[in-house]
Amino acid sequence: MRDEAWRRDNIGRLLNDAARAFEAQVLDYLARAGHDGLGATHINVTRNLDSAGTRLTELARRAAMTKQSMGELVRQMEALGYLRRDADPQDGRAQIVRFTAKGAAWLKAFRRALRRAEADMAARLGAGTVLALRQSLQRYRGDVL
Amino acid sequence: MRDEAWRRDNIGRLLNDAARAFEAQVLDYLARAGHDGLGATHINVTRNLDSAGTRLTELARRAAMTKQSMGELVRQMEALGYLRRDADPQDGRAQIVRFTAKGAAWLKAFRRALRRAEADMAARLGAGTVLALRQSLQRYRGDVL
DNA sequence: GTCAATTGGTAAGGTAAACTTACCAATTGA
DNA sequence: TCAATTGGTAAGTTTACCTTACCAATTGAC
Repeated sequence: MRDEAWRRDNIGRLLNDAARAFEAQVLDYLARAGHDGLGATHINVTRNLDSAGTRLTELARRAAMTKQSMGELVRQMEALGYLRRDADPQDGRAQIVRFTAKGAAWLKAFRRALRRAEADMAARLGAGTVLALRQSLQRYRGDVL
Repeated sequence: MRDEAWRRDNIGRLLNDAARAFEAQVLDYLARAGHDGLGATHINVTRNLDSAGTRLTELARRAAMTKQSMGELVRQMEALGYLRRDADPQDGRAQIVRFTAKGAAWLKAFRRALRRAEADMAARLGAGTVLALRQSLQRYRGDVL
C-alpha cells in the first residue's frame, strides 16, 4: 500500500511494542491475583533481591540505579508490607533488605505471571518459535556470540 | 549454577533490554550524524507525521498520547527548527504540523540510522535470524496470526 | 591507636515525559 | 441560532529517575 512500513515494522518498534505488551500482560496477571500497588519499577527490586536479603547499596548497584532511587522503591514496598529492613550485624551503617511473607508470596505470583505470559506467547507463536526468540535475544545481548 | 536464571532470561526482560539497546544504537548513530537535541520521545512525532503534514490532534491520536503532550513535543521540535506549524485553511482552530527542510533531513538520517542498527543486528545474528525475529514479533503483535 | 579516606545510607531539590482538570474559540448540526 | 463538538492551550500533578550535599560507621595507613 505504501512504502512507509518502516513506521510500524522496524525492529526497534517491534521490540518495544512486544516488551510493553508482555509487561502489561504480566502486570495484569498479578493484579488479577490480588497483587496490585506494585508496578513495573518495583521489579528492579525483586529482580535483584536475594532470598537471604541484600543491602540497599548492593541492590542499587545491581539495578544500575542510584542508592536514593532504590531507597525510594524499597521504602514504598516496605510501606506496603512487601519488604522489611533489618540492621546488618556486621556493619552499623548498613541495612539488609528482605522479603516479608507477603513479599515472598508476591514473588511467587510474579514468577507464575511470567510463566503464564510466556505460555500465552507460546500459544500464539508456538513453543519452538519462542525458544528461537529467546535465543536470538540472548545472542543480541551478547550472551553467547 | 543457580535456578534463578529467570531473573535475566525471562522473555520480558530480554525484550526490554533488546529494545533499549537497539534504541540507544539508533540514537547514537543519529548523534554521530550531527542530529542531537532530539531524543526517543520525539520519534512519537516523526513516526506519525505525514509528508503532507498532519494536525496536532491527529498526531496525538496516532501516538496514543494527549494533545498537550504531543503539543509539547511539537513545540520543542519547532523551537529546534525541525517542524513548522501552518494554519489550516479549512479550519480556523487547527494547525498543520509539517517538517522543515531540516526536519526532512533528520527523518532521512533517522531511517538510515534504523537501517544501520538493523544491519548491526544482522551482523551479529545473521540476516535469516533477524527476519525470523521480525516475523515472530509481528505475529505476537497480532499482525498475521 | 589515631585520623583521613571510604562506604552505607539519607535529604533536598531538580528534570523529563508523561498525565488530569479546566478552559477558550471555531466549527457543526439539530 | 444556539448547543454540542472539536482543535488547541494553560496550569498543575505524577512518576521515576537524577544530582549535589551530607552524616555516621568503618577501614586502613601510619
